[in-house]
Amino acid sequence: MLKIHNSLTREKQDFIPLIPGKVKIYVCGMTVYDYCHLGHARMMVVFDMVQRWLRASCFEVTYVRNITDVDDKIIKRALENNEPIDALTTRFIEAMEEDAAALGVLPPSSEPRATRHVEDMVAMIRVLMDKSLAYSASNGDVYYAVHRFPGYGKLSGKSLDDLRAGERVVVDPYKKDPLDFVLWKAAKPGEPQWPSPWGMGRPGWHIECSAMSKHYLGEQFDIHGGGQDLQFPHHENEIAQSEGAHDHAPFVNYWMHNGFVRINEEKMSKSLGNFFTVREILTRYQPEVVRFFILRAHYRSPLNYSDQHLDDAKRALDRLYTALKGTEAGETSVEIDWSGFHASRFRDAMNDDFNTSDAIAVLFDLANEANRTASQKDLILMKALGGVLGLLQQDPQQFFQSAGYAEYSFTAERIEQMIQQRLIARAQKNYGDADGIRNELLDAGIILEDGPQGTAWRRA
RNA sequence: GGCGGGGUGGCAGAGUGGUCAUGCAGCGGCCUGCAAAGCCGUCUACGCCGGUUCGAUUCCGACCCCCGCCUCCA
Repeated sequence: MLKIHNSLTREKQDFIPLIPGKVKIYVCGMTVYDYCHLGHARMMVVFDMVQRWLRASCFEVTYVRNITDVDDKIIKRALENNEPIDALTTRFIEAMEEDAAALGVLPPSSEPRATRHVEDMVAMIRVLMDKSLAYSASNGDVYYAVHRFPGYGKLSGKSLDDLRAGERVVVDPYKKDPLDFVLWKAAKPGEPQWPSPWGMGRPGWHIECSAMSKHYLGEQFDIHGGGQDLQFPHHENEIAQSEGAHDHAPFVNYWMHNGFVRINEEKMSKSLGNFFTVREILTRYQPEVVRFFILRAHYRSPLNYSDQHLDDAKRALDRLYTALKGTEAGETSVEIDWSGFHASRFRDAMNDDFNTSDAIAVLFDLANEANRTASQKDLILMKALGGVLGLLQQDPQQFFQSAGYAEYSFTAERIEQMIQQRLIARAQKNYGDADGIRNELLDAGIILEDGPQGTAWRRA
């Protein structure tokens, strides 16, 4: 039985889908005005792992991950770049798809863009107006009247009083209550705009997720995910919008929030400027190393980034691929027998709120056992279980001989030549020359391994 | 200030009321021309102080420290 830590109740709960055998998930994706950083990568990899595990558990999954392609920062960036908004967002959507694919993130069932669903948003705002949960101000903006929605704050554990006490922002004079948030912004010259009953304008940020989740998943669905920083106010506001507008509640049964990536004990974020983009990291590390690094920690824990930690992840992953080397596990894909010792441990770990850390430990146990007993069965299982996490699917040789997108100091051809030279030296028991070649390659980060089938090489 | 999450061995990172996490690194051995990989063995733990208990890193309380949210942010 799958258990999920629900941010709403702050406890692990048995997962019971609304419709037996089916799961509907909505995850807040990216605002596309810049490249993905490692924090976005974590969100994408974590929820990819979630959808993969649900599929492996025989659920029929509908997974929606939205794209925010209209927002203040996009408009600002387009202006700075002197670039049409559409060109900017298209460019970064393409970049995101590339990064996601590199990291082994499977495409969601749908990836709706906010700009394609403005009508849905307008319709929902209209319902909120009809129910007196929203009001239009004299400046043409439409706001959500937070105090009209009972239970506002239930997701983030805040009360309206607490929030008012902690105010530290300049209050928008058009709001009736400082905590009210904008549903619709009146058009400003030169900005993207759509028609609405309140005049030309564009949607506020929060309404897109309420409107699109309804469009694709209905008024109620199973899991809603996103980064921890979205819990408040974004997800809180989504609840207010959706449950306010809908005839049914709750809007979402299980809320999942992934932890942050940190640098030097500090949150990695665009506003702090301390972020690493995925593509930057991929020039130095293989994408699978990054994916492994992310999945090695539990999704709710903070994940501290440093090159040292990625090096560590690389060496750990080396161990698994080393076990896989020279076996036929590479070509086989099999049905997993979940009743076995290792497979059931793996399954229990994953069912315990997606404990990938524990699940990965099972892979290492399998590697150890296979190394000891030369058991092909263990390796086939290890690879199959790895596949459930989107890991270990490369050919081992390819894994060992590629090194991210970095420039190679030696080409594969050159390395093979040097290995041949060294073989000749060794055959003549000229170990001085042989070791010279080994060391020359070692300085370039290339490790030679003499085995019964000859000499293999890999990049460190 | 309010709310929330943490402090585990050299590093990373799970977990548990009383035998093992796991990985990397270290040390000793086997193997190897030498290495690498692998195998075997091995050393470093559960922030601090009390309490409950036959027994607590794990439960309870106080304290110290860190982080996040309360403003755009995955």
